[in-house]
Amino acid sequence: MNAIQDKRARILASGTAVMLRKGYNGTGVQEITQGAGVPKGSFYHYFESKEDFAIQALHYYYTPRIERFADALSAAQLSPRERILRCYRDLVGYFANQEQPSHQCFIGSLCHEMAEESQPIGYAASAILQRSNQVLADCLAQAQAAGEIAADQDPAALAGFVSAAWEGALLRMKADRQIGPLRIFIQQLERLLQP
Amino acid sequence: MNAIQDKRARILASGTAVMLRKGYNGTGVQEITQGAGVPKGSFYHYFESKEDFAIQALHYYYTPRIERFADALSAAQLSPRERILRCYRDLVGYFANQEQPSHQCFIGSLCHEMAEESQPIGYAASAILQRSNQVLADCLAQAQAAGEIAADQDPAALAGFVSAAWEGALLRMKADRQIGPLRIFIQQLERLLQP
DNA sequence: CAGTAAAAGTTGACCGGTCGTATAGTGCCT
DNA sequence: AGGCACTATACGACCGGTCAACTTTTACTG
Repeated sequence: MNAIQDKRARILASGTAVMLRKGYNGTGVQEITQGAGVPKGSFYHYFESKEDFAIQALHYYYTPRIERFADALSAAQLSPRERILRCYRDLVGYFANQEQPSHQCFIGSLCHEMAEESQPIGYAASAILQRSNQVLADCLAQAQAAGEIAADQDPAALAGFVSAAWEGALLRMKADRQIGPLRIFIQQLERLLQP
Repeated sequence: MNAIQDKRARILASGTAVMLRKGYNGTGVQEITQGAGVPKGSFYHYFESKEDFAIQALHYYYTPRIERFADALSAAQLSPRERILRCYRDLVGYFANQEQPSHQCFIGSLCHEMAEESQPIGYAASAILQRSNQVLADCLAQAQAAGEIAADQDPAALAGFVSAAWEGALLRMKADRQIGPLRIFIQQLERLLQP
C-alpha cells in the first residue's frame, strides 16, 4: 500500500529530476528507473507510457509549487504588490545562490519539445500554466483594488505577460549562464507594478 | 563547387526544419539526410557531429532573420517606437494567419534542451540572443533620444526584458495553441514603450 | 595535349548501444 | 488453486558515428 506509492513516487522523483536536466527525448526510461532504484520492468506497471509519465511528472512537480506560490501571494502582512515582488525576488535569490546559475524550467522545456508532438502533454502544460496564471491574476486584482497598479490594466492579461517574461528570463539565464536577465526582470517588474 | 554548398545548404534547410518541429534529441541524423535527399554518410562529411550541425543550423536560421529585424528597425519613415511596434505586430499577424497557430522558436527549444548539456550550443545561442538584443537596444536608444520612452530606462535592459517576454509569449502560444498570449504581449509592449 | 598517378571528395554498409514497449512469467496472498 | 501485483527478459527499431571503398579532381610527366 505504502510500498506501491513509494515506488511510484521514487520513479516520479527520479524521472522528474533527470527530465529537468536532459529534456524529454534526452531521457531514457532505463535511466529513470535505475536512478529510482527500481527494475526497468516496473516503469510500465506504474505508468502507461513515457508520455503518460511526463504528464504525471508535470503534476507531481508543479502542484506543490503552485500551492506555495498561492500561499506566498496571500500572506496578508504585505501589500499585494509587495507580495508579488517578494516572490520573484526570492526566486532570483535562490538562483543567485547557486554556484552555477543553471536551471531548467520543467514546463518550459517540456512545452518546447513536446507541446506540438503530443497533444496530451500540451494540454497538461497549458492547464498548469493557466492555474499558475490565475493565482497571479488574483493577487494582481487585489493590488489593483488597493490602487497599487494602474486601474486600466486587465489583471489576467498582466499576469500572463509577467509569467511569460519570467519564463523568457529563465531561458535567457540558461543560455547566458548568469542571472543578469533575472535582475532585469525584477527591475522591469517593479516599473510595471505601479499606479 | 556549387554542388558542395548546395548539399550543405540542403542538409541545413532540411535539418533545421525538422529540429524546429521535433527538437534536438527528437531528430535523427538519418531523418535529416533523407529529408534533404542526400546519403547519410554525407552528413558527417559536411558537419563534424550532430552538435556541430545544430550550431551551424542556429546561424543558418538566425543570420538572415536578425538582418531583416535590423533593417525593419532602421527604416526612417516611422519613429523608432513605431518601428518596434510594427515589427512585433507583423510577427503576430504572421502567426494569426496560420491555420494552426503553432510555432517553434528554434533558439528557445535548443536552449531548453541543450544549453546545459552542451556548452558550445549554449554559447552559440547566447551569442545570437545577444546580437538580436543589441539591435533592439539600439532602436530603443533612438526612441529614448526622441523622447518616446522614459528617460531613466536602460535601453539594453529594456531590450532584454522585451525579448524575454516575447520568448515567453511564444512558448505560451505553443502550449495553448492560440495566439492570445501574443496579443497580450503587444498590448503590454505598447504600455511599456511610453514616456 | 594525352596519360596517369596521387590527392581529395563522397558515400553506403555497418558498429555497438540504447530506445520504448510487450509479455511471459515469478512469487505472494487469499 | 486462482488471482494479482510486480518484474526479467527480449524485441525490433533506430541512435550517432566510423570507415573502407569508390569516384572525381588535380597536378604533373612524356
